[in-house]
Amino acid sequence: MNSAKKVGRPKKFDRDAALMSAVNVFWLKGYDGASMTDLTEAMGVNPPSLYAEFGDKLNLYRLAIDRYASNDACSPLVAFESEPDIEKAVRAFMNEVLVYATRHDSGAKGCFLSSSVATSAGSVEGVQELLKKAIEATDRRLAKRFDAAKADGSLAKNFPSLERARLMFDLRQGLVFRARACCSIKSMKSDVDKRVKMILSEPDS
Amino acid sequence: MNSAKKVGRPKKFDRDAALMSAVNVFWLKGYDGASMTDLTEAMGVNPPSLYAEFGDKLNLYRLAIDRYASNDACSPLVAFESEPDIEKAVRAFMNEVLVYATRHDSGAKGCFLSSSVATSAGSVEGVQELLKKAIEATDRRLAKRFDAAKADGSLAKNFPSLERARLMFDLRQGLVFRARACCSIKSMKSDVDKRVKMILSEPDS
DNA sequence: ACAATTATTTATTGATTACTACAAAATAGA
DNA sequence: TCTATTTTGTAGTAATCAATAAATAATTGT
Repeated sequence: MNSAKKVGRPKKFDRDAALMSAVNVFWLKGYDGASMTDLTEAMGVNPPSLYAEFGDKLNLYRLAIDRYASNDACSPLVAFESEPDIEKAVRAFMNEVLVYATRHDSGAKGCFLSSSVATSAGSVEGVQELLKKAIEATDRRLAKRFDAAKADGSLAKNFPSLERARLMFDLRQGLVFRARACCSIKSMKSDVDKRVKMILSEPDS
Repeated sequence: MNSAKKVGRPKKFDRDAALMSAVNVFWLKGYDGASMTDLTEAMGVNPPSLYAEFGDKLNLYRLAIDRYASNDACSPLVAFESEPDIEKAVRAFMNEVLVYATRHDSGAKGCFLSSSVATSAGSVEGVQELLKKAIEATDRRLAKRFDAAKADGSLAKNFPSLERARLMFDLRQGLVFRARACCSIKSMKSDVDKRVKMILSEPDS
């Protein structure tokens, strides 16, 4: 049983909430920029408890990435999946990306995966594989929504779901990047309409 | 005079070459990940000389960004500008992005600006402005090539140069991101054809 | 040749880093 | 109440960090 009371002094912190706090710290400061002091303070866990529960810093980072990636509440994705009309769904996705990229609660901008994780992919061991899996999972998740639209007749039978899913994802990266540099949200918004049409355009021949 | 001989012991290092070495170190390790020891060793400059010439670490980082951004030899851009046929030019750009993103000499992948610099934009002072300027400069540079194609009749008069320039740039970001995660170059290449056509497609009405 | 100037080299600074020993505190079962 | 077990809080560890002090070496101008 999971809820069975265990012998010994009970833990003071909630594992999942602490991990989410770690995500925020890494998000805001990056892997190298986040010190164990930053982490212990934000998580409300003293160093010895942290090491006992999550291992060393690198392991905590990997667990934080997993925690973030397995969280299917990423707002642009949710917006895309929950809107029945496919055109409105794509538009909702793009708009939500802008909001997500420019106004994030923790102060961090963009996407955890595409900013700090992408940067550390080359230097921090094991991160690259986690990142690749997260990208592929997102591609598939986007494609699935297109497939559903094909099934109900909203999209042509020969609509290339996966290709357009990748397109959508890549466009998203560009917006996130621009948001990081504080490009005006207005200039980005002006492109949304045309990009939605591109994503949904009929495949040639 | 710039070449006038100065009094005192001559410098052992070439300022520009040393800065370029600094770029490579920051590129590979990020701002926080790069230690002064890493930098002094790669640059071939002892700490006191480095501080005298470039100031502290943060100032060196800003100078490195400037050095990188003002280098107009970025291969995808050059490929795009030097190919006379506009369709081939766009294709050359995309292909070069893939090469640039997946095989970089220093071991770093992607683009210095879009990886390490973008990550530090939120936390390292003054970086955000430099990044924004670099993005806008690139947008304009891409748009200029489209304008030239409009002038010689290769593109329609109402072709939205700046909008498509931003599109091209954003698609680039997606590819760079995927390359960081070591997505297969093959899967990325398969999309290039269709994306070239999208970038050059006639604007509707 | 000699002073003035500038850069180099070596060695080191205090601060911060990731990480841990140790003992007190809090639980469960007897 | 007593023992066994687990976590907590305090106070550290050695190593590394960014940045510097002081002495030496190499150049120019006179």
